[in-house]
Amino acid sequence: MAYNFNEIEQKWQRIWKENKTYHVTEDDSKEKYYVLNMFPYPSGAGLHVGHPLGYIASDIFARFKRLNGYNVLNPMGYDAYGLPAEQYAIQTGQHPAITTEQNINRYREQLDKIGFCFDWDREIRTCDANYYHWTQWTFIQMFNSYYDNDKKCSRPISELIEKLSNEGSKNINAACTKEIDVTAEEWNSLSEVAKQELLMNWRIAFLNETMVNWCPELGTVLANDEVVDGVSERGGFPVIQKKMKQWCLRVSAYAQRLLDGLDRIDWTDSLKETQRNWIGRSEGAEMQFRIKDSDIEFTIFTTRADTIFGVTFMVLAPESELVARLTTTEQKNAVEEYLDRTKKRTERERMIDRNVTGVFTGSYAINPITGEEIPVWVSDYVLSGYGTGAIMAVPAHDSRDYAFAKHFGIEIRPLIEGCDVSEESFDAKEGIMTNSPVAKFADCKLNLNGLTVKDAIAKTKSYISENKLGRVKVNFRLRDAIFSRQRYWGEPFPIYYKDGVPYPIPEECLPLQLPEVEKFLPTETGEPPLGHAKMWAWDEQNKCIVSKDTVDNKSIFPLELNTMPGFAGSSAYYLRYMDPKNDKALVSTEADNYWQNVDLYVGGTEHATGHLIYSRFWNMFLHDIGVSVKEEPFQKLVNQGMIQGRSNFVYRIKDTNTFVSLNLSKNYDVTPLHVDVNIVSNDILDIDAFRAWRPEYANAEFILENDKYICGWAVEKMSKSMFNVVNPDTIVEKYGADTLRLYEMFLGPVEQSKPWDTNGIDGCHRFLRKLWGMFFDKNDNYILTDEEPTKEELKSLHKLIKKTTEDIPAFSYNTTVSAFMICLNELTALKCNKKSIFEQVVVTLSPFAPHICEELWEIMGHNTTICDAEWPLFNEEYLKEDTIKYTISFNGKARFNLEFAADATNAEIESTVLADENSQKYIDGKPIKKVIIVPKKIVNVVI
RNA sequence: GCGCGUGUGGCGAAAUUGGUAGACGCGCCAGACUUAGGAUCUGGUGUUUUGCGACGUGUAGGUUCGAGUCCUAUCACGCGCACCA
Repeated sequence: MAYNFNEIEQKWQRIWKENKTYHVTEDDSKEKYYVLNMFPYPSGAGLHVGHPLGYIASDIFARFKRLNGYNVLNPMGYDAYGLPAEQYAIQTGQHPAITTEQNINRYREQLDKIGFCFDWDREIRTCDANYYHWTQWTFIQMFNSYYDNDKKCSRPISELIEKLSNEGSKNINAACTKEIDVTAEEWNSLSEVAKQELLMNWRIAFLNETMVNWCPELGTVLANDEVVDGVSERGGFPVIQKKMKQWCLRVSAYAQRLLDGLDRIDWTDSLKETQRNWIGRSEGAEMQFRIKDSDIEFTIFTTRADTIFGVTFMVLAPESELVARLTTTEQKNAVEEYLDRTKKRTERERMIDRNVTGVFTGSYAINPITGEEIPVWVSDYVLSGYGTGAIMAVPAHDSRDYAFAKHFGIEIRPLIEGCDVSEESFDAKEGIMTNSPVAKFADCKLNLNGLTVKDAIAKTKSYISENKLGRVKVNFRLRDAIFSRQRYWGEPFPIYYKDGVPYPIPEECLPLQLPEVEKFLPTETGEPPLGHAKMWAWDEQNKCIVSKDTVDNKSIFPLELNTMPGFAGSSAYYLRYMDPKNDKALVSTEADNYWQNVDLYVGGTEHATGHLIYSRFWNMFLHDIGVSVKEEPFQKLVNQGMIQGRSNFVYRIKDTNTFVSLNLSKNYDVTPLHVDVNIVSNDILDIDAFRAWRPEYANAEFILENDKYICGWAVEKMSKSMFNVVNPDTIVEKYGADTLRLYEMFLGPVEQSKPWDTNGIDGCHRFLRKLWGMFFDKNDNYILTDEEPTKEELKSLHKLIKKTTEDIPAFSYNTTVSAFMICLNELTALKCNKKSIFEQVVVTLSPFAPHICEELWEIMGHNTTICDAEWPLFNEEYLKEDTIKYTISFNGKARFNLEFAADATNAEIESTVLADENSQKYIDGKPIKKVIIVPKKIVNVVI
């Protein structure tokens, strides 16, 4: 009987679907295990072979855990809101909901063919109103919360309001946009509008006028992680800086917790490091500098408080409001001209052009320690968004300050003994302090001379806090997330505006459904696309959506026109899978308590500073308000590598229609041309298919080697234009899903990026065919017997069980596949036909190749699915050797082998080796210094 | 510039705490069965040497009885952050 994979795979996929084999429910009698893949954005191009890599890896893990008795949640869904569908809608008028639906159906069809054990009853789509109900709900909770720095968690804004009205802001230690000082009397006398405006300063979800990354081509703002090298991540359009009023999420309040949490989760070091980088914690000090002949004081941030004696100038960011106040009349023109010039430069231009620019304000600051007068400059190398937007410049020990000082001829004063600053600054935080202070300030109270840099920093910090010159401060690079998008295809904000002040719509009125619009473009007045929606106003009294035309009625107000960004829907979807149909809560307490958090999360590393930060923040917030039981959403994370394309080339002799095979091509003047990889097999071109591929090749001539046309190849990104896209469907059709699954795992470590290369796929397919063949004789008769297996057969089996049991949890799938091949080779050599052996082989193989294993399981007479089998335990007894071969080496060289009984003692081995004739030859009368016996491996005689 | 990671046959890759480097697969070579084979099966396959052997994990050192693995330096490639004070 031939291995008819197409028939077998369709049969079992149908049975799994009909019987809901992979449907899970909460079950207290079993331990839970939650496996999750980053859900895909359903693009129009469909899946290519790279996409399923992570899904297969986690599917294997899910099946393995299930066989080990766990109740496994392995859901799948779609990140359905996104720019491509909307761009397509703008071009074609096709509603994004329709395109998205079509793409999802295509994805589903492709996914189904690979045989995943997803529980499709739990499918979610971020664009479903039942789903975004809870995205909107969470947003309202964020709007109604503030971050208490003392309790280190989010609290209801009502608590803050109570404090403000009772004691004012003096005892409030909360994350805020800027420090606000208000007494209880002042607060209580404020109007409702003024109070609401002030509260924005503390809310977790808040409106703020900020500099944003504006992408004119896309007509929307983008988050920092959506901008790469100054252009948009999607589309590659230029991005400029623009000031706009936007919804923001106070992610920065959670910076320390996001950092600390990394120590408690099982992610790769490199990914944690990337996040630490992005969060960018730096410990330092804030210091106040007074301006000479003025009562103006300003604050700078530095991590090098020890270099205070080397400050020879100060720099303000061009955007700093201090610039105007510090500019003297003489310098006014020069400064304004400079500000004009920098404003015109985009972020990208500033990044490319790093020429030193700057202008003197005319003011002098006073060094708080020495009293020295220091000129204050303006330069765009200082960023307004980090620290205080002002720095003390120490050219001797900071390369940027150094470049500035050299350019403008400012003094460079070295502070480290023996450092040479004639060519470049000495940035390292090491060495012994000198010139701190220089002789002319020798009578000042602080003296750092002779201290190490580390001690000097500590001493300066305590000096400035004791003398109230500043304070110790921790700064983060992590910024608040900008949460508004001027787009149609996203979650609407559940917000309406009364007197220009935003209010959330009542929770019982959620979801606020995305309205229909005539056009997906901005309106003539520059409003976002939702400005076109007619039914888009809120009736406060009747609690319902009404037409915009009725806004002048006293209880009817305009609704927010922005929509939420892509990461809104993907930030808590793992919670929703636990209880996807719940219409009373995001997730029920029971489901949340049972499933807790994701045990294993699999996805690409490209989300390191986007989704994986946002969802950790989002989950921490939900944890604070009692919705999510765990603080960290993803306990273990595995990054699957990217699968690159492997392009093939043909070589056309210039000005002809003749193509020459790879190894002969160097003899001709040729042009390499991409050729569709689907008409190339093992780098051999299918000539007929090539002639049929394009009309201009119909009459192509070929110069062959060994009667074959060999193509060249290169590793490139998988894309349509390189003709190297391999569709999983074509592989499934040709080899079957089981072969595809096995081969993707066999290709190399899951975490590693690698080119897709079908050259080895036959090996995996051959393995499955061989396994199938073991069950039948030449006449297709089933030949397995119930006889007792031999010792060798059991040994081979248990080696396999041991290897798979240990390697699957370690994600070492490529070696696991090898282990199956080794085991099968051994069983073939032993001519094994024992049912009890193959039963267990098939169970261990079933996570990798579920369809064939189900079929063989059935053929062996089982009437339950193999998913309900039990993972076999290995027995060390079978693995024990009677005798062990030792390699005898002399000074680590010249070896031969001796066999000993497995239970021989070291003393026995030693005496036997020393008495051995062969050994005598090597020892040759030389004195023996020692004999080293490595258990089960080696005896090394040191002479 | 700073941080992280990776370098092993013709190719994808294995290698427990330092313990016979190259498992397994591809490819290649030879043989068997075949009218035929891009089918199947068997054997071989790091380099060098007729052979014994010698040499081999980017390069150069070091520690060790013994190093792909540990240490130092260096080169190459990949990734992340990047006027973050």
